[in-house]
Amino acid sequence: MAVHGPAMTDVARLAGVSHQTVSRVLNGHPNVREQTRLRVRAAIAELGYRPNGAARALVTGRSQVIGVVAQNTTLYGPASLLAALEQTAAEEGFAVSVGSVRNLDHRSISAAVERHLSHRVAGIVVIAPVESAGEALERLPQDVPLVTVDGDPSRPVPLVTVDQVAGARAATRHLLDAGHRTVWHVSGPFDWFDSVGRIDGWREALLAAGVDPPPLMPGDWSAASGYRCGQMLARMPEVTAVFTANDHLALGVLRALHEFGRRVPDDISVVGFDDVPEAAYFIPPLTTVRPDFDAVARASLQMLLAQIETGTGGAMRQTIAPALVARESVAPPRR
Amino acid sequence: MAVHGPAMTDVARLAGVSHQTVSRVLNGHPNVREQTRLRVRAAIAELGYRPNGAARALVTGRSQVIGVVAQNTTLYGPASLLAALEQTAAEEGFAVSVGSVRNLDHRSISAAVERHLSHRVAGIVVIAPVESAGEALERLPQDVPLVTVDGDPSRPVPLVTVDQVAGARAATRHLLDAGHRTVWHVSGPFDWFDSVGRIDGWREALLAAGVDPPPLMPGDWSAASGYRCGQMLARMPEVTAVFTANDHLALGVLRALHEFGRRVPDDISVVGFDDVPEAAYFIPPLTTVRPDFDAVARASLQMLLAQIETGTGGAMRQTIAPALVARESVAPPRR
DNA sequence: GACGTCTCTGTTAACGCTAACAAGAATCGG
DNA sequence: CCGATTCTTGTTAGCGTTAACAGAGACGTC
Repeated sequence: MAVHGPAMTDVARLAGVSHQTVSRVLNGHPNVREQTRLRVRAAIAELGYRPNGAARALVTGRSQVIGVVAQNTTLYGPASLLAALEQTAAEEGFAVSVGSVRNLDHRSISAAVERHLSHRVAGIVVIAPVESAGEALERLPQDVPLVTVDGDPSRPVPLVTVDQVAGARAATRHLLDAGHRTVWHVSGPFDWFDSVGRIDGWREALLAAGVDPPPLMPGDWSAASGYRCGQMLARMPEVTAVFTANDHLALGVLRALHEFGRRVPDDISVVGFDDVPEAAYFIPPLTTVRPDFDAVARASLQMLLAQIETGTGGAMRQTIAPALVARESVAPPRR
Repeated sequence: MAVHGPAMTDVARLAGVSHQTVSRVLNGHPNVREQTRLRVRAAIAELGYRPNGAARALVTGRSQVIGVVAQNTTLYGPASLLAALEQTAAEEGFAVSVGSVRNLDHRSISAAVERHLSHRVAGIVVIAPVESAGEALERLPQDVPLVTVDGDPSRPVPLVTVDQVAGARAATRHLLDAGHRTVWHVSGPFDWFDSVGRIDGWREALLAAGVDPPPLMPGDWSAASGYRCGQMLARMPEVTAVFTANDHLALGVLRALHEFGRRVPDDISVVGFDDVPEAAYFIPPLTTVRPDFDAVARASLQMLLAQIETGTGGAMRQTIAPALVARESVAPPRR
């Protein structure tokens, strides 16, 4: 096993040139005679030669690999992001190496980044939606291209983020516009920036409408916690509109309301966040906010490549606006 | 930017030894005096030295990276598998490089594998649940450690797979045991082995009970297709029990049944497959079959590492049994 | 026709590490 | 206390690639 494939010299010998000429053909160097180029290409094809990335990385000091640090790649958001990132990176000729971590604390993040650095990745994308991750990033070596996704807006690190505030504002406005007097909110965990942003947007929209925000119901992204909050909401007759921080929470809320005989949207309207593919098939189909994960992935990769090429650090920042997707879970209050 | 970190020689100089001794310390070679080992470790720590994976890969011919080829890492199954794989690999000191592909055809798979090979990955895990992927794998270079997950059982390739047949049989049996005369099935796409296995298991269980299988309703994993099938099922008064090939299909079916006023489980019982985290919060909570993704990941990695270490190819094979999770979507027929 | 200036190709030297060998110091049996 | 083993360390030679330089023709210009 492990019969090593042909190396550049083998190709060179077959094509009757020096290995350096082969290298030039491979890297698209201009000054190679067309005829030579073809001979080399033929030799490459004949031998099934594949350049050795390790050797290249060694001499150039950079591999064609981008490291991604993420927490829970099972959740819909992170998973979509990762997939989109991988697609985009592949188009640019980069491979993606995942370093998922159990916790987004300083130690875990640093360890994951270390692992990536020791493989000499060209750059790192950190999907770091929580507070504690921020600190970890500040202590990192300054000389590696790095982009944060959904990270801490208050830190001077290149950042691409979904506009949580705008999305939450749109969701809340949508409910207010339908005629609801106020909107309740089932939030995500407080140490997630996504949660905080969505809470802010919800609060802003209410205040802008002259409404005093009702108490927050804290959840943890899971349908289970949505269900628990839903049980409380169902028992409060004055509740007519709920905005949940994601679709899974909404699912839990829907189920609780259903159990208590409160109909959606007749008695209570519900809006989620994320637009998971199943949201259209909840009972009833869920009105929700759809972040554009592809756009986020594209933006972060672009930002990262810019850093890799220019060598500039810079604290760039880009925000992707999400879109409201109206379905049947919202209706005017029955008065 | 890209200020190259210290190399092994720098550590050696600081510790007053040769670079080879540093290498020995790093690789846990036994014959190093304790005192020397400590001096070297101190120097490593002081300089913040990080071994260069590219150099190591170049000289050993193998990197500490495992390549994973998968299709749609947004789906719950593949995403969970990927995450579990990454966790397990990290524990063994391996990084995971993802090469997701849009289609699982010969060209795409080969291209993804090529990319991994050119990075000299230590081994490759292919999550190749469809027919067309099988061919691609047979034409691959023989000298690379490779494991297939949920691949073609009829090909002589190392394979780890969830026991789809057993899972489907259990689901169907569960419905029959509850007293249903027969069980309908909403399947996944026919070119997925997962689908085929689940269809087989369903059919087997019915035949074993002396029941003639009713016509199959073909779906495509999505809630949307489940919804379409559900609309048909809802109109057929004789239908009292449905087994769907995954939970998303079940969600679509539930919604359709709900719209047609057919209650679950009073009028119709439903069983899904996958046990997505939200399944417990469907309306009603979904009885389903839970494959153990962690076990699959562990088994495949173990198999891969065995190949890497021994250099043996061999057509090993391992099957992971799924477990039925009973919830409220199943009840006896009202007769 | 001599002299710069391109264009194309080859030669040599790293990159940072491990493997193979060599050699000095320490230990041990008799 | 000597030769044989064992432990510990150092030296040297690559791994396969790119970068830097050098050289050989071809071409144009004065």
